Amino acid sequence: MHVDNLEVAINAHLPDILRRADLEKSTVKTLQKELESKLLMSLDTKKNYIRDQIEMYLKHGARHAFADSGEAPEQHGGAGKRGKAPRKRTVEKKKKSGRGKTKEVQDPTKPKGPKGPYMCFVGVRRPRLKQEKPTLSFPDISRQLGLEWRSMNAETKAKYVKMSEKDKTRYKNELEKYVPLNDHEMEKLREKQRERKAAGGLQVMYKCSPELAAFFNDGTVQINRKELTTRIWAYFKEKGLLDDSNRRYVFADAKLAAFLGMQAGDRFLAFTIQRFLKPHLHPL
DNA sequence: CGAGTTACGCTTCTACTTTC
DNA sequence: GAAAGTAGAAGCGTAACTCG
Repeated sequence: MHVDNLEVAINAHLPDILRRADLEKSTVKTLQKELESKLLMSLDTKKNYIRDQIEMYLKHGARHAFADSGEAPEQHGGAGKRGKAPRKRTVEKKKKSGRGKTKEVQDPTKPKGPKGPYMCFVGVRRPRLKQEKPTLSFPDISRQLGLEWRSMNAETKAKYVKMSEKDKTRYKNELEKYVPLNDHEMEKLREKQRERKAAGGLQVMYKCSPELAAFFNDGTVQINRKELTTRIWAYFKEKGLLDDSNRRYVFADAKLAAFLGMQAGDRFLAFTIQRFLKPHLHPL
């Protein structure tokens, strides 16, 4: 892979900048700015490269990121999609916004922030572009919009600057009227969020197939997954179907075999019971 | 105590762009 | 970091129980 002089220059300065930088506060952009002041030139065309280098540095330390061989790291240069450093977030990974952690409830009545000129442009242009070229993916359209924006003359841009000014006023007005929700109301929102979570997949009620209803033989015609699992395991134990040599396995008795589509005496991994039960649960 | 298994609805994140 | 747009991927939550 070819490395141009610019990249060599970046490699020469970036390690030092990174060592001194406060990574809690720095962003790729602030680091790029610092580089630019060192090299006395714009590095806009190299921002992806810089981002990749910073990411390598954070991951593996300076040695890997700035290999002196003059060879660019493999990740850079081309279609590689994985492992990109975040564009605008602080360079140091955020600690608490991990995946799966439920996001803190936001006040839904809080005014949306003011849109800049570019966002106004995107708002107008994106739906049209999508209609013109329905096959373009979301990122494709974003790229195209960036391209159009950069090549737009000041006259056309002025329209969106005006829109942005208007939105600023909108924001100001809304902010003046805005009354933040009190603690009680916020707590109500949090409670709602918890409820939604608790009502997740396993709580959903299903209609039992006739075979499953016959298996229960107690008038049960609706059940959720949680209850079903409990009852099936109770049945395994009640009838002594668990394999004593490995109690993760179960032997089907005639009754089970009949509606699970196996032979009496078949041995199966108890955990996989869900797979056999699936055909017997019908959405309400 | 964690891994291993199953289902699937819900939530969160990612992809990308620029501006303020 | 939030603002717009959205499809699709990934992760969580849960029950059950055993084994290393």
